[in-house]
Amino acid sequence: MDGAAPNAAAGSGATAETQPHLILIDGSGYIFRAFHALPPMTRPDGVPVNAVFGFSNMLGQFLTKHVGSHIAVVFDSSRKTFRSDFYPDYKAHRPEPPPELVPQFALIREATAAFGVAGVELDGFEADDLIAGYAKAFVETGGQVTVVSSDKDLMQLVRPGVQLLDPIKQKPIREPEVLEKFGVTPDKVVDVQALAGDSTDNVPGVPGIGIKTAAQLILEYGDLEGLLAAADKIKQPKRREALLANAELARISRRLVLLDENCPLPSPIDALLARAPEPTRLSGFLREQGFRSMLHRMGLDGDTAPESAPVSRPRQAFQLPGLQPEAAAPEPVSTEAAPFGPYETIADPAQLAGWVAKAQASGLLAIDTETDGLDALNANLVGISLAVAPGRACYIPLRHGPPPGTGDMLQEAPVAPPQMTQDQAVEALRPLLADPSVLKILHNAKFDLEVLGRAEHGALQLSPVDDTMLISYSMDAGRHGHGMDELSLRHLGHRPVSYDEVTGTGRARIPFTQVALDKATAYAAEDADVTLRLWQALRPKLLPQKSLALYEQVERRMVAVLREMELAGIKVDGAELARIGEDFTQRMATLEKQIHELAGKPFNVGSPKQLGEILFDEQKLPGGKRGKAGAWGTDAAVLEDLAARGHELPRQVINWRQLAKLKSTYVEGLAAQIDPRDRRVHTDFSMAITSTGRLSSTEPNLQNIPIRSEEGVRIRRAFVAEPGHVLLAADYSQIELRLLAHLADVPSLRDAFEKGEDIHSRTASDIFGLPRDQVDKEARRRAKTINFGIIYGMSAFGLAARLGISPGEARGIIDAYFSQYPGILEEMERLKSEARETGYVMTPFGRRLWIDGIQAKEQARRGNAERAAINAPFQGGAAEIIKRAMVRMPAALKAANLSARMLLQVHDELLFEVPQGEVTATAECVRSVMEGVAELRVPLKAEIGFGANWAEAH
DNA sequence: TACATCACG
DNA sequence: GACGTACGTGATGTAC
Repeated sequence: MDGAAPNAAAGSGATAETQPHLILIDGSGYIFRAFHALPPMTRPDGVPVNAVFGFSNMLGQFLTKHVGSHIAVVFDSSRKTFRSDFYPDYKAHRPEPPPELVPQFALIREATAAFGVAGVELDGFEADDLIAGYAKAFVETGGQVTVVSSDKDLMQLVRPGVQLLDPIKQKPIREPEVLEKFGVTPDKVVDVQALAGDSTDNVPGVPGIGIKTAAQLILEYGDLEGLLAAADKIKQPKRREALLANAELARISRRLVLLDENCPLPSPIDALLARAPEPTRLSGFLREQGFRSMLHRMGLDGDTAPESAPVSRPRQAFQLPGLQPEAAAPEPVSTEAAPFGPYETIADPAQLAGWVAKAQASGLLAIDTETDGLDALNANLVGISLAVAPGRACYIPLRHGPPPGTGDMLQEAPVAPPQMTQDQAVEALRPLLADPSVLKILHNAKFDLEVLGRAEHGALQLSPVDDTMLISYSMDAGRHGHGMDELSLRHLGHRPVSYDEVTGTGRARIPFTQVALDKATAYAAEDADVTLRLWQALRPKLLPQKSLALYEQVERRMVAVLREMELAGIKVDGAELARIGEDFTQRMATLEKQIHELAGKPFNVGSPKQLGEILFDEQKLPGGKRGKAGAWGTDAAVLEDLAARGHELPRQVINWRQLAKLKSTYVEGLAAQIDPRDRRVHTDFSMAITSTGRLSSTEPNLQNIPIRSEEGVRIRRAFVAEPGHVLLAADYSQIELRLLAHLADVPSLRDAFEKGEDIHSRTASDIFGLPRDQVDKEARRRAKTINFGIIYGMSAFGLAARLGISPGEARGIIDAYFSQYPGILEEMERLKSEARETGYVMTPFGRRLWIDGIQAKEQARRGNAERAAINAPFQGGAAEIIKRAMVRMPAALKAANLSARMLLQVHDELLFEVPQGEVTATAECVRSVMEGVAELRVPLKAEIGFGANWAEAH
């Protein structure tokens, strides 16, 4: 805080009074610093404000120290700039701003205005261009300019009358500083940058040339064109070749870095005149944000009404110089929350425009869609609800018809309620939904994105998006469900109107299109309201719960990936299914006849109850056990046991059941799911169902398509590639056992994986004390059973049952296993006690998996929970690994210029549809993504196959 | 709607 | 000494 006031520094004796002085603040730089320097802070209503706070503080501090005749904060406009027109990659790999920052952009513009400072931005131009434009114009009128920024791209502007001010070091940057940084005078900076490039902005430059070399060349040849003209005379062969080969790239680079000082100026210079902030406006703004300490510091808190301070969650102590975060305050004391309703019904575009403006201003928008079905690829859009703040929500009906029973039976035709057309709503919403400065919040975003993205619904695209279901799942998997109603009750203490309440149930149920608008609004708008409030309640918990990275990097990114997969679907040969079905039908009929003869009477083979009575009551076969309901158990293990004793009836029932299962579920069930438009089946992946972090798949479930039996393989063959394509399957090999070797750090298992040896043979050798080359099939089979059993928390009893040996023998094997691999025993115990003490276990990548029942008094229930606790990190860790591969896959394929589509995920397998000519390259790309996705103590391995159908691809 | 069964990893 | 006995899913048919 020395006296490096720009007016004194720039004006060489001149004062602010005598010479015009324009201060241009680089808004993005301020925002970025403020956001990253401060811990998360939220207003009492949950809106994040740490960047707003930091920005306001920095701007306020600046104004107290520096005086200029003119001042403006210059912002980047959200849209693309003219640079991407001639070089699409420019700044293309910039990550989206973090979701907590998104709603703050609008508030920061408000803050600027509240401080009485002009805010300047222009579509199609970067802040740097506007800064260049204003600087040039101002200098031409004889004024001085100070640009508050440390961005090196702005150094090209330094000249007599124009200087930069480093906002962190409070140090002016003039010609000597530029010379030090670039090795050339400011007027040559762009030529140096053209050669050196800039990886963060994707400015290519000339490969192999950095700033030092570039400066040397420019000093020698004057400028870029001079250098390129003389390039063939350069002595160093590498440098010469690089320059000759990349001359055009260098010219493009120069255009990219050269600021457009002739850009249009959105406000006249007079509009940038410095003026004192209007106290009521400033205090109003600060009070709205809850910035009490700042109000106080500025002496603006004289007669303020009591209000609550923002909730601050300082995580690590960090302060900007002269900038104090607000004191930590307790959770907002339940100031009476906004009521849930009444909500507004929107019938015309003018009304909607008001809501769009509100969302634009707040930067936050919760959205929910109402449809006439749960199948996102087929359901029709019935209405859209929006929420912009707690309690402020509306419903836009689009396809509501007359409610039932309206209209006169005799004459009057039933009348649909007033509503705007879908086109009107879609066009009003489209810019808002795409606006990168407005965060869209949804619950189960994948569904709404699929519905709104369909062409017949206007092909709406939403970005950026947060998903409250996934936020909840990231922290609380296994703890409870993640449906909106359940979360509302749990976190907001509010039971929303249920769907059944508005549509009725059973025979009396009416389609949502016929629900009267007042009821529909009460239901639909409330869902958007609840979604917004859930976001406010849950989103701030991600960081302290250490689940933020998982949510941001995995779950949030999975939405788009799964959406593409569901949309793609997989082709199923319906004619082949029909042939299989006929064959099964015939064979079942034959079997049924035999079974009835063996039973001595006809009965329903599909009825376990009737079968049990025949087997155990009538025929008195041994080994019958009754289940919960008192019925005889007749599952495959029981029947298999009887069959092994030579009984024919159970054998044939086993065969019949296999065919019945395949026929009903996979032949008929699947055929019914083929979409006639593309002859493909489109599953719905559920992202927040499992207790371990796995996906699940429904309608149809494409994660349990048969493969293990010969008959099953026939069904899998009906999953085919389009003509000219193949299916490519990539499986993680032994992923859970690799995680076991990693987590328990087992030297022998690590060694086996490292060397690519058969892991079960290694285990057999270790626990049975056999030399590696003397492990026979039976020993390997036993070792395999125990290896998998371990991951499932199996007991000696269970192992005995599986291996058909006595519990004593099984105990001996388990003892040998744990004495060979003591790290595994330790890890099992550690997981049980972690679950007991905390209620959860962690996956290797930081997902918290809650274990239900771990504290139960009933031994059986607790035993179940302990086994779940042992299994969860392995199953969950594997799920994490494949999800990470999936979120990386689309970009990797694109970068390799491959057009393969990812179709399915089956827990440790990814299935792709690949153009025939790209198979080898795709296999390599997929392998490298899958194997490179995590660094464990053992290597990851992906096994890849391909073929005309899914069976062949294995 | 509950249960049993069985398809997958 | 008894208890129960390998984790995680979803779809189907029967019986109530």
